Amino acid sequence: MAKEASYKDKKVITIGIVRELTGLSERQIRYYEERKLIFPERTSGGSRKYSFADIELLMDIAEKIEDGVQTYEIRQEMKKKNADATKLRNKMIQGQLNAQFGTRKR
Amino acid sequence: MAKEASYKDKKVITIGIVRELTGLSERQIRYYEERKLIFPERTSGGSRKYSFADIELLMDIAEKIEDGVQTYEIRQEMKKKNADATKLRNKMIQGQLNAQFGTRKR
DNA sequence: AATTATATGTAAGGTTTTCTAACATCGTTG
DNA sequence: CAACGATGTTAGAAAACCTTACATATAATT
Repeated sequence: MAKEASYKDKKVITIGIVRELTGLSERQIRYYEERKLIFPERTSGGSRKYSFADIELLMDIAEKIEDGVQTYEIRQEMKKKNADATKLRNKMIQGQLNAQFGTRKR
Repeated sequence: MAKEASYKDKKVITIGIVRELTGLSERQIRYYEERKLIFPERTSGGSRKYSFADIELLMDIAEKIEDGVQTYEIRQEMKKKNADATKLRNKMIQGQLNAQFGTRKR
């Protein structure tokens, strides 16, 4: 169910490094979080921690923003993509179950 | 010649996170640097930045230290391993050149 | 057109994180 | 025992990060 936590997904990068890597301002990075596009973890002291995957996502977001897409729309796209992925995953699991037990959809 | 900079080798992790991930104290992490076992990069302000590869290396180091190996010996092992890898790499390059141009060792 | 929302900058003040240097301790090795 | 090795601790300073608030310039909505 949960994907294996690889280097790519481990949240270990602080916001200053993310700024350097993406070229975005800290203001922008925090704002995209406020708009629910990105979800850093926190240290015990409250500092944000990002993954490489987050950084890639941020760069995608920045590109869309430059193209005039609003954060709200980006959020909708992301929701849809997530929903689709979930649906596909469930379909695949269902397929596995069918193969194993020969259950039938009704 | 230079290996492709993957997630694993990018120096993006600050010392506090390294402490959490390795269980080592910051004192230990800095000391191993002083003993030339590890080579973090620095931010413009002077903070250390480590890679996932560094973290793995630190854990190997810690294990050896626990086994009673001294930092000096670990350093020698590392040097040797590096030298061997370089030698092998050169040998492979030489082989490529021979295959291409039919040069002969003399 | 006026109002509201979006996206970003900037400033202030506070907290967390990191830095270096120094001194202390304790075990090992010569 | 003296020197070295490994680590802890402390202190003070600097860097990095936090939230909140206010400002501004477009863009969307009414």
